[in-house]
Amino acid sequence: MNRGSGSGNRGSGNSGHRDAYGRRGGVNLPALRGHNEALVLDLLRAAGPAGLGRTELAARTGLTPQAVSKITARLGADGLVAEAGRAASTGGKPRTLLRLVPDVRHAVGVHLDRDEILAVRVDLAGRVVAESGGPLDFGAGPEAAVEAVVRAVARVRDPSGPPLLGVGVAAPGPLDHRVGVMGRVTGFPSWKDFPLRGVLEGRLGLPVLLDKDTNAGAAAAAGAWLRATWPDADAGAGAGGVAGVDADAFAGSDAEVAEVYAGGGARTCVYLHIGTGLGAGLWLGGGVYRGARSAAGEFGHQVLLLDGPRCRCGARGCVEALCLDAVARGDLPEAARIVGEAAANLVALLDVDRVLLGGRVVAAAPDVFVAGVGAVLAARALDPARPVVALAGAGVAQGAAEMALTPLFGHG
Amino acid sequence: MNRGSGSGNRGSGNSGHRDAYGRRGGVNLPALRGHNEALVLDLLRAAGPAGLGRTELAARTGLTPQAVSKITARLGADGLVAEAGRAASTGGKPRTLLRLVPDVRHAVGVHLDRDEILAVRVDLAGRVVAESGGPLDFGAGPEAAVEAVVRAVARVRDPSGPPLLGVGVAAPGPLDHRVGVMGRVTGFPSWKDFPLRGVLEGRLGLPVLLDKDTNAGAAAAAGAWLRATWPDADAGAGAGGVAGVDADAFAGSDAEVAEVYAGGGARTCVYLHIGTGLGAGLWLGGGVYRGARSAAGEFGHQVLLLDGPRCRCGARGCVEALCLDAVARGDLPEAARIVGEAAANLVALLDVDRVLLGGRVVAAAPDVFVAGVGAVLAARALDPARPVVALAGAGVAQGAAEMALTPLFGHG
DNA sequence: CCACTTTGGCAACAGTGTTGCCGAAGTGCA
DNA sequence: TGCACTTCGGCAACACTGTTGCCAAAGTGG
Repeated sequence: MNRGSGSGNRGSGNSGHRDAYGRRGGVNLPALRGHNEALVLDLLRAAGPAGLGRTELAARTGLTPQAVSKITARLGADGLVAEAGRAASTGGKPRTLLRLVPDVRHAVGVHLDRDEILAVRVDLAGRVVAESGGPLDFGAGPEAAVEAVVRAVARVRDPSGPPLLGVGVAAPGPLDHRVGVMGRVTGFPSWKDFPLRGVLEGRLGLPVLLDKDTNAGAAAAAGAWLRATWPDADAGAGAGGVAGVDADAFAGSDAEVAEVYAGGGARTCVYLHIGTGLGAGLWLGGGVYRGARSAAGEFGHQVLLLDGPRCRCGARGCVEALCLDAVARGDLPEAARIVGEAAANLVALLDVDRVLLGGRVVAAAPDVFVAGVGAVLAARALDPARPVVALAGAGVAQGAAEMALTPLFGHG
Repeated sequence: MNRGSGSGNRGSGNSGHRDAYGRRGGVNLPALRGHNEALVLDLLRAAGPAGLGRTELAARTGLTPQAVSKITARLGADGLVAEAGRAASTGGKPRTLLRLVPDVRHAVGVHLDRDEILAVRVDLAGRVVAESGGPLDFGAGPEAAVEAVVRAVARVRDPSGPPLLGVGVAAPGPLDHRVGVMGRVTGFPSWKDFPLRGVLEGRLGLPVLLDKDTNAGAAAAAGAWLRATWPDADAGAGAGGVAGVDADAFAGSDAEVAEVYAGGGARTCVYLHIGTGLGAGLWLGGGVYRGARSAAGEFGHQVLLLDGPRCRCGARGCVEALCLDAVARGDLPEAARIVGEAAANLVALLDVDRVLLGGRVVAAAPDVFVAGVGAVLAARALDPARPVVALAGAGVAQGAAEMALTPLFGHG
């Protein structure tokens, strides 16, 4: 069972899941095994340090108890799973609790923004173990950025630490997630067609995943409940602490979560980015939804005011035009209300659980946006308790790391 | 291999797919086998009567040629697959083409509308083989409707025909697809909590699937390419012909379809229903997207005119209010333009390939709506060639039947 | 006519989850 | 304290999956 070298059996080969384009692949025995292992790991991760009994795992996965025993034995041999005491008896032999061991593998997430770069290293629970940021001139072109990424990854990397599963890189779109090639980023023509993923894989010697920053934000949003179930990593993460997604914001609904929750990807989340433009990342049905051409999430040019002022995209009354205009006027509450109405549209259309806000404009006045968007959502939602709005801080890099964990936990 | 009795091995048990709530189940050997068989059947269905070689099936599924041989041998023994001649040689032994035999299983779809009922029987290619419609008073309550469904199914059923896989029932929402129970249908309080699926299963002795009419419409939209690859069923389908989804509308883009297409569920489709209200059915990533609480597709109350006229839902400027107001004024082009703008929002957000229009209001002036919506989409789309707008005729019942074929072809 | 390519089946195989069985470890009642 | 009962969980045999290695069949092209 030599699987300690970082890139093990898991995740290689087709997994039987749908890919982002709706196509599905055939499944063979190794893929089946990987799928079921990922399922068990995902449930254990969601259960937190308290762990879960084999019987419960069997009930939740639909596998037989014997199969779960075999699977957990394999995972135990790999060091990924350990015993965590015994649960109270329910009339017979008490079940042995199993828990995920978060420290045996790590992953790195990099947020490549227009003027800064942030890299984080996370453990299997998604907790930030190390981080390092710095300025970046995105316009200086791909080669300089590659160097910056390599340096940033080197700073958070720990040669004596656990093996790294991979590196997730979140960059401004558009880009092609399948092949890892950048698209025509507005204002940065030198990036067009740059094969960022391939180049980085060559430089880093690790599997690299490239996706839009908004999608990484959505992944971070989806992982927020997860991080609420694990206590903070005690390892220091640099000065000032980590301004990640606020886990406490979700801690209140634990009971409800436990009822519905069946792994890290069970909920529907949306990440809304407000910066130089508006974008959305969609986490639907347990994974990032990218659409057939990686073009999903076009949020900024949703028309919200029929025949309104003309937007730079040519249409009239786009959210982006309305919102940024309000921002320019200094009327942040109005900007928040506008985004809120558009968000409420999206929530109604897709039956969304959680909305996360991020981006420069939001960061400048977080309370105004959280309150403003939340008010509109509460007014228009059928169930006033849903959806919860919260703030995404350094979440994008965390989400990128989360995506790098995909081979182990299966969704994405 | 006794599997001729209609409800065979396939489809029972968990399949390893994500369910509508993003949860995934464990996979065992029978499920794996069912998955791969469904995959092969789906590809063969998409290939049409021309068929596909084993080598090509292997390449597309990612399975080994030997596995494909075993699988197709099983399917052949069941009568689901037959040989269809030989392809031209590519330098060696010419490949034997295999094709789906559409007539060995049928399925029934029922559209339960507010004042009429339509039942269709389809073959495995989704072609309507028989249909029967009639008036219905939805307000007369569930019991009367059950009788109407039973009668309608009896009329399209053929005791001497191939076994029926199941019955799909499309009804006005809201309803809970998982348990098959009706919700609070506006204006029809007697339907609340009626377990329509269970009652019908008892009466019909067949597996029954209950879903919203809009979702069935989306399934019909997704199946439109499919039907374009199969010639019309020669069996007569009653007087006047069948006003199904217009397959020809999609026939033009066959080359593109062949390139991207990998089975019946590979595309992203949206069905927009304009009747007493506005609703949407979403076909995303190879299956109907229902959201965590079966509430996805709330299209009518997308706000399109910020601070516009108040809607009956309490919000201001909803598409539904604007559109139905324009209809009431007799200004159908304006109604179409309004729907078009909302549809364009949706297309941009979800990277949609095809939009289908249906419902009473559309049926009254189909050309106006297809042209009006199409114009807005063309103006706002990045690629003017996409998406295609077309009309859904009797498509909802066809879509319901399509959903009943799910156990065999895997997606949904 | 022959070398080569491609197709596709047969047999042996590795590895999955399942079944049947049994011991271990608790609870709860007499 | 003792005993029946419940529940947990591992061992061994099993059924069945797709895979590998091998080879015959059926074409092409010089």
